[in-house]
Amino acid sequence: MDGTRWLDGEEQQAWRSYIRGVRLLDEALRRGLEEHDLSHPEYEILVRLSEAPDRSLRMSDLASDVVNSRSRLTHTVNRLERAGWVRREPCSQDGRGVQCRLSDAGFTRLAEAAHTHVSAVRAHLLDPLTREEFLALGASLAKVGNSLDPGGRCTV
Amino acid sequence: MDGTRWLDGEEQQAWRSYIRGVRLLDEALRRGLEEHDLSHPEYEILVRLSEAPDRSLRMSDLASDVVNSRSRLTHTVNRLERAGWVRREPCSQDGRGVQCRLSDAGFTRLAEAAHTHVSAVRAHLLDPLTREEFLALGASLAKVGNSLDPGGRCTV
DNA sequence: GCAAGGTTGTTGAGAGTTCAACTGTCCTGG
DNA sequence: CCAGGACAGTTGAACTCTCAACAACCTTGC
Repeated sequence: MDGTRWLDGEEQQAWRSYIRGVRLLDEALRRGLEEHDLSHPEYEILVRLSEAPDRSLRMSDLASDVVNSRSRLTHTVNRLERAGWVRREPCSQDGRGVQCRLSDAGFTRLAEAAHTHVSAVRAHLLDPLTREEFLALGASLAKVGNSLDPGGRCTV
Repeated sequence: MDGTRWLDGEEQQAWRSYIRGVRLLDEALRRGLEEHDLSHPEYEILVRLSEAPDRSLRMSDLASDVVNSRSRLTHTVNRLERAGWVRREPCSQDGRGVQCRLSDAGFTRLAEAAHTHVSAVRAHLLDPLTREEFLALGASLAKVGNSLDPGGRCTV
């Protein structure tokens, strides 16, 4: 008895298209950002910080926002701090905590990178699809994400 | 004048759901495969080989099948060969070429891993969606992939 | 034939990621 | 008030990926 339910032909094809599309898109966006000396994870961190009050977030809040492990975030923030885009500050509320703050230089860098990045997202993801298709894509992946991490507090 | 067309609210939300969903799914599948000592890229390579005539493919064909750079494929195949799942053979047609062949041990390993992997794909991606949603997701990402790499020969 | 240029695959260094172990701080029950 | 456990963040080693440089081979045009 083989209890595994395999994918039928259409499902198989859809799954492979998914893998391929995601991989190619990721690659394209990576290339777009590297002109600005940013990786995609780094870029997302800067975005989240730029939207936060005071442009500053606790490390673990930041980690869960961008779905990173805390370890990975530490390493990435080290690089961003070395580059001067970000500063670490002690957290007044909690002696264990660390606030990560976007520097002015980081904000400027982000603003520069955002133009090319958004254009790339549009060109490679939005333009090939109708608006409805794109919104449906987002809605489906939202379901997937929520089923994997209902509270949105997962740090991977 | 700012020529960049930014994303509107709904688009923004869809884009973030996309990133989050993809990241969480990837993570979940990675954890599923690691019980079998395989990474997702390694698994895909074994799948492609298992479907090829003679369970054997040229390195560059394999690279484009799984959307890997040739360099990356070389490194990954090194690991697979070290583990004994795969063997390299000279290519009779082309002195530059290398055939990569799935070993019996590799086939067995793949068969074991496939059960848990397919179950994980089903549980995390298919089950949260209706069949229509899932097929639409595949179709959309197929468009995205084809627009980025029309011929399907891209090796990244 | 054979030189020039393209293709195939590998290499090694550097950048990025993961995991487990660790430090230091907070919280709770007795 | 303090012991035990939970939580926040960091570290370093092992591993993976990227990029540029390279060696080997094929192909084309003369």
